Amino acid sequence: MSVSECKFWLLDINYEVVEHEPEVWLWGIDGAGRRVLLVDRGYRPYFYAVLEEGAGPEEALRAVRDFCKSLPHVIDVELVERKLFGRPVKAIKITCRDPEELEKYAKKVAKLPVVKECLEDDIRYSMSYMIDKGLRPCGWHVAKVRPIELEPRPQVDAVFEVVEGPELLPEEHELPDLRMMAFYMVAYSPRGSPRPREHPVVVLAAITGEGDMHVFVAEDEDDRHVIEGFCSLIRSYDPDIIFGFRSNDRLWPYLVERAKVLGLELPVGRTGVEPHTSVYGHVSITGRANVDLYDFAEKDLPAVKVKTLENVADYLGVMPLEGREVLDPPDVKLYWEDEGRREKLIEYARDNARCVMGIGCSTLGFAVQLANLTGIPLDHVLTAAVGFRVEWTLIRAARKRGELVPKRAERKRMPYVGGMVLKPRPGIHEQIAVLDYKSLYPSIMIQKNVSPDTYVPPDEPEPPEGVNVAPDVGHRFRKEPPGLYKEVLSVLVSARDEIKERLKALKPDDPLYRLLDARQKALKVVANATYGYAGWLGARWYLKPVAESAAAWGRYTIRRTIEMAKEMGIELIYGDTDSVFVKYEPEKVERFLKAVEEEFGLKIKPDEVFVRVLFTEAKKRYCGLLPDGRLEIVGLEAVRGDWSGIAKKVQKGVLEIILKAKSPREARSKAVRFVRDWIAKLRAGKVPLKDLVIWEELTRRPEEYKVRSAHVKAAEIMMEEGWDVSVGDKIGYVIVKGSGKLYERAMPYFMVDYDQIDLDYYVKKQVVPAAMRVLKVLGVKEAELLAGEGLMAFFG
DNA sequence: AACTGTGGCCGTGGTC
DNA sequence: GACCACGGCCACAGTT
Repeated sequence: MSVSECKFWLLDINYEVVEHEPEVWLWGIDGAGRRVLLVDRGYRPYFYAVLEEGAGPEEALRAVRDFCKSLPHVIDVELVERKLFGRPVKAIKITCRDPEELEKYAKKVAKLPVVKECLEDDIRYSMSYMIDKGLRPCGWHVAKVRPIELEPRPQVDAVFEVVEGPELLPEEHELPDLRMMAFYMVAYSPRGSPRPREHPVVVLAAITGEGDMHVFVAEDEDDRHVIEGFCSLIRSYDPDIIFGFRSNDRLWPYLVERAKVLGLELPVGRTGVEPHTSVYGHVSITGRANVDLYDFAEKDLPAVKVKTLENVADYLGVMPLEGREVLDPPDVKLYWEDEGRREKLIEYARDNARCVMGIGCSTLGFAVQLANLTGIPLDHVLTAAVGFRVEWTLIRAARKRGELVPKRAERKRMPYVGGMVLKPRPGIHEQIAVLDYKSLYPSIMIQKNVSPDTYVPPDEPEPPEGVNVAPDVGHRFRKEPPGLYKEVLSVLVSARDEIKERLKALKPDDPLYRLLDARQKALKVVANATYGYAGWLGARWYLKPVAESAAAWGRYTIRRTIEMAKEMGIELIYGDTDSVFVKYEPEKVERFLKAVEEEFGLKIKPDEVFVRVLFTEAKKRYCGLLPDGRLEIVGLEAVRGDWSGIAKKVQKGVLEIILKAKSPREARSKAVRFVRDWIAKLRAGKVPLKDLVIWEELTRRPEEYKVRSAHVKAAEIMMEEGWDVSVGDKIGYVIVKGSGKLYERAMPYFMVDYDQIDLDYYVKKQVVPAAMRVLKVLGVKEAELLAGEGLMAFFG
């Protein structure tokens, strides 16, 4: 047997169980760019039985051993020392052959009188494997291997069995040459949403990383060769990564179902299997990474309010919306049925496939780094909720320090007090510096050792090493040893600092810069979510006092910061959680920053200096003018998704006029004129329908709402017309003329003619309120905006 | 993932 | 019966 060394980049992982014997399949790309499959048959799953307090360990071990004789796949039972929430516990580690039996066995063992509970039977086998062996998705590894044959032969250049290792090569970060593919598809239905049982996939466009476009078009309604063609393209091009947009919840399920209806196979995986649903509602394609970019948009692009492919592409600079024709749901039918317009539909699909590839390319770096950091495989990592990204990072650290992984539990919601927000001083202020504490909550959790395993409950005596006591709430955390959260957060924070240092020496167009910047962002995302994780009911390491104390220390810090500013004669305008807005007097502020850092041992940095900033009486809403002329709009209607485009546009214009004007007097009349002009245009029907659409999310099924509202009504109308509407969708509606409640006049925007629209609503309930929010600060009265309106309404 | 905060609209109950 | 005040529902944004 020839044993050789294989260096590979880990793309995907799955496992197979053959006659109760598990094997891990590692799909990778080796140093020479060959696709390889490594089969590891040497790892066995296990779980722990934690002993009851009173139980004698040896006697418990005997009892468990005896019992395990009735479980055919148990291969080892041993007594071990572990920790649970920081306390030493005796546990019995039970190693099995078949990972599929693990949970069943654990349930039985948990019933023994000497056993308190069983843990870690709920950690997926392949995850457990990677963690124990120190492997990381999207990382380079090396293993001693020997070639083997598998039947049927998977679609790779070589198959090996692992003899020794694999071992992570932690310093290697560059990506291998990945083969990428992106696709977009259009299904046709004569009425409403297409259903795979009845309606064909009429256009499917797929593009490769090299830019080769392949388009499959149905012949009339026969889409067999569309699906066959796409499938054989995947098999011949053999992509490592397949990008899609809504591919997890829509495209793949549609294709799978459609193939079934047509009696076709869909062997797109590298083992020739069909796509199959996996954890987190994700679709797995064995041996490849199926990446749904909608998941990325949903979680990591809050700035995009309505997350359509076109909007995301526009936001990321992949393809500007301006000049593009974007199809509304009913347009597919119109375009497909009209021979003259079919070509346009095909072109649209091509453009959208390009969009998907473009978004994929700009996202991949981040996804790769996030996968590598959290240990969640590339095809899952964007799908996994923020809480799970944190949790897998914690699980890795926990296993290393012998800390058992707690089970998820049913818990009752217990709200607690969060950050402190100051009342702003309304008006326009000049030269305002924003001072921000650098990752305040993570820093506090590190500094005070706030962690579920360092918490000292009220009924326990103070430990000899001493405790940190949280202000307001009085929770205590032992000073030593470092808790799980502290350990993880310290690594994340210092890794990020280090990267930021390295970034300074690089140019933004350097590939290394982009790689490190992506990693830096991934580190930030996970570190910042750790506080929220601690207060999440679904967290394995949930502990309300942890979240509550971090928030309490945060409030204390900002409170003291404000006092110090006052003492130093610094004018304070506003503050929120970890930031203060102060009058910018360079020397004073400089001294202040030093004093604050010294006082708390926390870093505070001047974020930006606004030339001018406008506050209303409302908290969390303001607009600042930056030295380079850009506006930073926070919280106001102009940056909200649930206001019409016209209201947002007018408010933005007003802000621009007011903040950039030389004198407020000049600004006032100019802004009023600006608003009145737009109202006139609106009345005259010169504002396009797209700018009148209001988007709101359907957060539950329509019948579950306690009160009627416009977007729910619009959603119901869509459903009556045969359109699929699901929870989480953004519903775009407009208000039409008529009588009755507002919600009774809401219609899906693509089902109305322009002359049905109630323009008066848009003037009085959209444009005027949005403009007034800002203009009120200058003393403008509503009547000034509507003066002459009565006449306009009659004769306009 | 948590909490803080704004603001629109609905629906109820009181007053004129 | 019209109007208004107010509490509750709901969505969203912003901070971590």
